[in-house]
Amino acid sequence: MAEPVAVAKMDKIVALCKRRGFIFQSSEIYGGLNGAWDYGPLGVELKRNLKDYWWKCMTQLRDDIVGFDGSILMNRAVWKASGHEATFSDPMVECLLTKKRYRADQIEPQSGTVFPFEGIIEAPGADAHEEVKKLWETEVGASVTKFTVNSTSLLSLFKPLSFAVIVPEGKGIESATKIARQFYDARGYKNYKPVVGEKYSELATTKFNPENGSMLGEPRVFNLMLKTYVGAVESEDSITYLRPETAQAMFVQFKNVLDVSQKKLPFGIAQIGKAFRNEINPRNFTFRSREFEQMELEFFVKPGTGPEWLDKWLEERLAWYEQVGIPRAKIHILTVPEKDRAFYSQGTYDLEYEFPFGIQELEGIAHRGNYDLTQHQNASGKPLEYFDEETKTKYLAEVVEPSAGVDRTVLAILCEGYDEETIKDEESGKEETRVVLRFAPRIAPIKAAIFPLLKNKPELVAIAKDIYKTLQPLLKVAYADTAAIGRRYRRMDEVGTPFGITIDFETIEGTKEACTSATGKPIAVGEKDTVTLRHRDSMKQERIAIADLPAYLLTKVS
RNA sequence: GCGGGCGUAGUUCAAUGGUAGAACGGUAGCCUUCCAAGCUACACACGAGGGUUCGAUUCCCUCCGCCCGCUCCA
Repeated sequence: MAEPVAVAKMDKIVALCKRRGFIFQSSEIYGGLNGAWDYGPLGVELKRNLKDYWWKCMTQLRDDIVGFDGSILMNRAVWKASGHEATFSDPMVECLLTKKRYRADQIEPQSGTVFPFEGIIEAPGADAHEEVKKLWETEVGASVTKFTVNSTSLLSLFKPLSFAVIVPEGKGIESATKIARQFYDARGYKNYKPVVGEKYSELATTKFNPENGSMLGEPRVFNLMLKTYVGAVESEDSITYLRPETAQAMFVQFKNVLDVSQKKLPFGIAQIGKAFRNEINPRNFTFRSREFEQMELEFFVKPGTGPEWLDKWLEERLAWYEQVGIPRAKIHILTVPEKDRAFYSQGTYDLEYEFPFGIQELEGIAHRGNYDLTQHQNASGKPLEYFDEETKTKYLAEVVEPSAGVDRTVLAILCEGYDEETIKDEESGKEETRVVLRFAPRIAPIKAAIFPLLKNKPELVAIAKDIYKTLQPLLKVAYADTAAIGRRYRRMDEVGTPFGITIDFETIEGTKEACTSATGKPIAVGEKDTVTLRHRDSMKQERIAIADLPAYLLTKVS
């Protein structure tokens, strides 16, 4: 899956993100925090542009969706009703032989005979730890407080290690010994033996792995929601959770939103916000984080129309990704099979992107039926039904939910945009690498950079600053006058700025050759007040009248 | 959570039981008429804590973080 080349690419992207201020590790000066990331000056612009565009597409360009911003903290009852409290904390058990982990509630009960074993590594004395410690200090000349071997306390190796195997009724100790041998061999135990006379029968036990009969470890609870306390006093009564998804507030407030927005079904509620999950294993840069941001739409439809809306939203969302620079060809549409779907789902599409570290989910589009409204109506005792004026009937709406990960999409955009080009200098023949982020202009953090060709020519600087000030209220622009012009172009390539605007001598002295401007208008010889417009992707340059810049740029970045 | 690998400027890499160098990058100045030019100066690192030692970036332990493979994933 993760080829060395892909790993190298990912490392470069991570380094670029830090170097140019897109993404930093959270709490970095304290050694970081697993699964949390900060967005720097450019990252926050990129992320904000992405969210703003989603928000605009949902709530401004459509008549059938309204916006919403729910709180992160909600009454604990919400999480009981939604099913999160019950299903978002899984007791897991580990097979002691294979180290594989299983959900404790999914272990198949089995019956048979249990053979306990005991193993020891020959103990050198009553207090082995002290002896080894003394030996170590004499031989190595360093003092130690505690020994570990692969995170196992050395001392524990001198304690008898218990193990047990279950075998079906009728099978003997031979098959149990086979498993036990594997167990003890893996741990370097030379001496182990069955506990004499201690075999016993078990009926429908879940303490052993059905696949191999090996004893399972103690169940451990994995809390996938982050627990917190509301109020200054920590008590059982004040427990709630940081929301693991933004969706629930929209379901819970369905009635209020409906009452105030004069909407009829089908209509949607859109929200962008943070969510929190205690991911067991955060990994792949920002991809799997414990704190992350979602863009969620709950689109409520008439009963029975969920499937067709599911397909409509699939198309809508694919088109949207194209508009932010992720081509359709790079998105894999996974029709989630029923056995893999969440229990409430009546149909789910996963939109997956080809990240360097593998094909991974960006967005899930789920037909949740009326599960959520049903749960909250029952739990709260408040009616959440919709009154259909046409048919004069009351019913619970079904919902189709396109739920996108903001951070994941930002990461996909960074991966998709990252490019390295080998450039050959025509004069010297030297080859060099150009790093460029080919962002779609509408989400680029900086839309255009304004450069005076030379900074020690006041007449160029004055015009450049003037253009900068003119454009600044209209769109995010940068001004740079340090270093040679080529270097300034490359710096801007590296952060994905689509346009460079250079004020040169032709700006004040008049154009030397007649040409066609970027807007298509002709530019005559001697025409003043034009500038060089340099394009990020092609590095091509053309001229454009200063007066045409605002309109031209706004068209290109909208 | 398990197994393996790793941790020295922003990046890539050195050196060392006596508190660290370079290149590129960055900042400032000079210079420069369109793609990382040149000159000068400056700033910036041993992930954290503990132990051994006269002295630790170096040896030992622990923790944290990153990468890879499992596992997990509403």
